[in-house]
Amino acid sequence: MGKSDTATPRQRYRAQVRTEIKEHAWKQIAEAGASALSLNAIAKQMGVSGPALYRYFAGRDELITELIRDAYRSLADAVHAVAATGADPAGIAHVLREWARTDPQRYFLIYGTPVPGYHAPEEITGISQEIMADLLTACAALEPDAPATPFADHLADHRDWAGGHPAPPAALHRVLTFWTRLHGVLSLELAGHFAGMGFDPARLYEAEVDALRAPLGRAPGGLRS
Amino acid sequence: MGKSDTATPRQRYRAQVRTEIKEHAWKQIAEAGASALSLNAIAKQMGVSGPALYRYFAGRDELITELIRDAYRSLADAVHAVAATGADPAGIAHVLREWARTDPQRYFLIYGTPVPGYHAPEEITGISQEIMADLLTACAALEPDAPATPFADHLADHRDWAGGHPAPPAALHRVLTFWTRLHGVLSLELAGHFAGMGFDPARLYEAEVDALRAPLGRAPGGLRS
DNA sequence: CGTTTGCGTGATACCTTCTAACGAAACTTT
DNA sequence: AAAGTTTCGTTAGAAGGTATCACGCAAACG
Repeated sequence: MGKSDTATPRQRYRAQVRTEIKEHAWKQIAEAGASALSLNAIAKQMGVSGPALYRYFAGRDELITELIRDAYRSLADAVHAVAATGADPAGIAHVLREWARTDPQRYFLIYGTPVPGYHAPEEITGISQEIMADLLTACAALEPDAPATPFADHLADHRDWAGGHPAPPAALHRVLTFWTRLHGVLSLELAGHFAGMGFDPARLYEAEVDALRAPLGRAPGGLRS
Repeated sequence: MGKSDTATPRQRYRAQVRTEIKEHAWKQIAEAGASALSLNAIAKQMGVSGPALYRYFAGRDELITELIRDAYRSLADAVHAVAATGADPAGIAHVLREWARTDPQRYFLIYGTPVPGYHAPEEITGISQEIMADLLTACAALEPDAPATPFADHLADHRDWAGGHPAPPAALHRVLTFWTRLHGVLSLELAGHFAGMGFDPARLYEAEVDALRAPLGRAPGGLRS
């Protein structure tokens, strides 16, 4: 299956060990977070000596970078799978929550506390734009002639990040709002900030998904003017 | 001034060294994040031996816990200072953003990636409720007779976290939305996820603050029914 | 079947947190 | 003021982490 047939035995072995290392890494991350990831512990679990892993990853940082890349890839695939069925933003939102709750630490690897000085490789920003493209398509289809908000006007002049996607400014605004609002609920929920509060986070998430169906500007019945 | 006069010299000295340690800790956190905080490095900067710090903090965890507590305290004070002037939620939102941008790592210490297994001490949940109380008062005053949303009905049965505050269910919903939406924009901005995108994060934040003025339910002009 | 390539090892250097034992300084009590 | 007690800072060391190095050996290749 795939290109593993054409590769040399050395390459096949190398790839297999690399994925095995990453599997153990994910297990550690899920249990104790990314900060507790230890090459030494992985080596011990695999029954090999510590320095052996340096044949496969230049160091802890490269391993984590690879894990981040895989996490982005997984999220992009999950989003694209549902977007390809013609799902609306609400459908994507539910897939996003499922994906995040499957492995909270994987979500935090992408959207969690950044390490000062770390810069994502070019490849990752590419995957990020894949996700944006699916979101833009879904949001543009939802309400083709939504009224342009003041912020949407600002976005009309700063739409480089959309990568040439033909979505109208209102859709750009909606995508960013989709992203920030759902991330707001999700990250606080996964971080346990709602823990002792009693209410059901799923309903708050649902309320925000519902709100995203409404037009984004100041609502007509709103306060002041 | 204060109680430092009544304390014994030993207690005064101890408190002074503790705050000095914490100042160096904040400097390190601001520069390299909480994960890079090193007791040894602090000791070196203070011109003192490593284990000396253990006279003042039981360990790295206790120091970080104390920093988290101070961060919460600082945020609660900032919010309360502006809330006491009768500011509306938008005013609090601006103070929140100022506070967060002053020291992003301090914000992430509170709302960033959680360490699995860590549980916040009782005192911190108390400070958290102080903030909630100010938010509830501001939101309840904004729109006293806002229509109750489905989620607000759910909150009416789960309002323990409000700590007996007399705010109506619609205000409870508004407070949670205030929290999650602003955190969504802020955390992504501070984490640098908007970095190469070109638009102005302040305007997105402002757009969300504006949206919080509108009623929370499905807007009348919304899609589907 | 020889050569080459690459893998895993132990030794080593340098970090980290944290404990233990000791000497000195400072505060308290007599 | 002198003696006693508490507390502080030190050095030494254990345990564990990242990462580099030289070495031996086995597997792949020609």
